[in-house]
Amino acid sequence: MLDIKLIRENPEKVQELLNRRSEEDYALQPILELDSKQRELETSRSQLSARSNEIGKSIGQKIRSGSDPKGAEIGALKAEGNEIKSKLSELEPQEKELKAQIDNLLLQLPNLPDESTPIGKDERENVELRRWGDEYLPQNGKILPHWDIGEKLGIFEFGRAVKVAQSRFVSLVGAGAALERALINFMLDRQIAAGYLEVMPPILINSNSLTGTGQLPKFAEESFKCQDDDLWLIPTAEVPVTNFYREEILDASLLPIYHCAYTPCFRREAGSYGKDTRGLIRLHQFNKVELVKIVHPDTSEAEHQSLVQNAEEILQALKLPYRIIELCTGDLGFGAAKCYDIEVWLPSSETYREISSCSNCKDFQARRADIRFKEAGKKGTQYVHTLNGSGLAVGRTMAAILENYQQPDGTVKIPEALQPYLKREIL
RNA sequence: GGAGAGAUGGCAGAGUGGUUGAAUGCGACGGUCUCGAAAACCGUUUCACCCGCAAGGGUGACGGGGGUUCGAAUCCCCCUCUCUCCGCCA
Repeated sequence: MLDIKLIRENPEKVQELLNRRSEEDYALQPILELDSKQRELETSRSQLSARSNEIGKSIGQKIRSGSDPKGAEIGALKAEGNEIKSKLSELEPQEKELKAQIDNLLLQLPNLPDESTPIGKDERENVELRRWGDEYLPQNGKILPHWDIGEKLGIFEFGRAVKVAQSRFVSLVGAGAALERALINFMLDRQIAAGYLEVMPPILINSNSLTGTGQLPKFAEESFKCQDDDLWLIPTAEVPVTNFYREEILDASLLPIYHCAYTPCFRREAGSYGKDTRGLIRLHQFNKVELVKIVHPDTSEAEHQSLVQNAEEILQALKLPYRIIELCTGDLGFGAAKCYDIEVWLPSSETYREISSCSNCKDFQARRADIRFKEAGKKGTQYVHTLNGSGLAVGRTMAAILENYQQPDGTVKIPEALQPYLKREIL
């Protein structure tokens, strides 16, 4: 959520930054108008309350000092009190309504892109920052897509998963399941060693949590909802883990907080019909190891860089070629101010595909979720900065291994670093 | 699912209609003392919003929402959550 004070005091700047995202009309004017009405009401309302408090106090004093509670003097005060009460009963609902409207509008606004985020319309204007692992690019000509090799090896089951669920679900079988498990453990161990505290959060979460990280109210159709409860399947562990600290005031000495979490993730993938219909790339359910950081605002830039590194290290350990993309303003996610994607090489389609997305949300989620910190000796509180990134998407990592480690005879080598986890060298 | 109990400041824990933003204790912070520390003593110690250049002033908040009243932490209603017992269950 954007700071209403910032919008109030600097509407042109806010407008300009929002416009960098897209040509959508972010109409700040209605917010400003509602805001000034609300403040007007608040001023008159609080003046009335002040008088009402005075009356209450003075009635109390008079009664205690012997005035007749049924007498004329107290009667007059009561009458005035009643008059104020009736005025307040008109003002209060109006003010409440205004606040709700303002809140509604604010919740719809995306984060401001960071000044350093490259300006661009869509993913075509993302900026490639660097590549890693060219020396590991597979050399042999014909590489089967991972779904074909997986099917040959008998490690996936698509048809039966569709039968028991729906399209865009998969079951891993035998070595496939073991490989998935091995990858999860491998990733977690690495991130724990890098200083992240592991969490296994709830996978069903309430609406407040989704609002806190920005998936609601705008993107309700992207998550699965349980009809009879205010509970949703998590689209990413970012949501429960960041919301761990919702409505808390943390002691500054606790920062930075680093968490990693393995969870399944559930996405409706509405609007992606016909895209990536085969394989492990785009599923309604997939596994992910997520990294979440809650940090002091002064350090969030550096924390962002190291977050990306932590995700990269997994690919480096697995010797999978990748590149780092800096998203342009037009491709930036709703809550992000700045975002780096890591894209892994998929030789069967000769493309780099997103395997991690590392965002700095700055204070945007912190405002929505009300996550603050207090520095000893300093008056008041400040909002933390929140960051998150995949470390990594497990299914896509498996796809990358199946393709990049494919051998001419149709077998797949297991990356060395993973062998101790899977306890075999070849699939 | 059935029956009961409860939700107060960082924590513990008073408060059942009138200067109660809230006693008391602990903790934390500052000071005195000390070579230093402990102890003791003194003091401080919530957050948000609004008005104001400022000094300052005001409002709101005792799980959440409504109601009664001139006045609610205190009374009434609804909701949420927690705990205990029974049932069920991985």
